[in-house]
Amino acid sequence: MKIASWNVNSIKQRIDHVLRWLKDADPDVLLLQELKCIDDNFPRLEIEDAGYNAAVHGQKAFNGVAILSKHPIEDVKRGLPGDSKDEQARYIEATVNGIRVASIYLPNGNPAPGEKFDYKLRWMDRLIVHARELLATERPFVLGGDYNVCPKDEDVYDPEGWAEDALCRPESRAKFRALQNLGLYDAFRAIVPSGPYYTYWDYKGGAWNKDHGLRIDHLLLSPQAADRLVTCEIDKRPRGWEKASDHTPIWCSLKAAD
DNA sequence: ATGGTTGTGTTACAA
Repeated sequence: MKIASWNVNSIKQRIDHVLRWLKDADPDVLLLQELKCIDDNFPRLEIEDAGYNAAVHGQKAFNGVAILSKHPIEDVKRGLPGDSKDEQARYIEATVNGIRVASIYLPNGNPAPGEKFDYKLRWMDRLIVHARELLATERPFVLGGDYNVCPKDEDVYDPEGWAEDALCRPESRAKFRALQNLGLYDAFRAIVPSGPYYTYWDYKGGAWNKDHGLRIDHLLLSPQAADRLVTCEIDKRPRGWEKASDHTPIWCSLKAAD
């Protein structure tokens, strides 16, 4: 079971890349972020023609998340619990093949400090509460997406330059650790324990060509999912394609349950 | 080069 995540920065602009990558990488599940469209404008037919079902939680112009799956998508929940007034489309969760999966677009939080940073930290608190509830089920699950958190200095090309940014600030890293400390496993670091590996390169300043990147897209696994982890990779190729998203896909594979 | 890019949806804001 291959589960992937990709912030596509507008599904309308990136549909050809998504179809190309689905064909090439053949994941069972692809978690998408930053659709930047309402549900009605999601390119459902193209996705279905490629052999995937889709559960979408869209929003006009910004945010938007989706779960694509070759297998049936069951028990879909849209929105992160914990704040009925939060209308930003940043979370969708469903069951696929007996595994609970979530597509997460965590708030960027810049400029920090400020209102947006406060929203990010509150959103992370809600995610921690919800992850605790999911862990209590003792079932396999994968929380994948653009966390907008760079966990350690080794995950950013210029730690000093980024120290004050919302993606790298100690408050963001502390919340991310608190999430992991509940007992979640960073699939990538379970396979590749250290070293600089990135999932995002800014459009500005030729960051891609200079390899000025950050590791901010993550697949966090419950213990029951981690038991089944076989491998995890960042596929850098799509970042080099013409008219690329600023993020590239990350994927893991889980073996069948014992 | 006192900046840089991309996207949405109007010409400002988010990332």
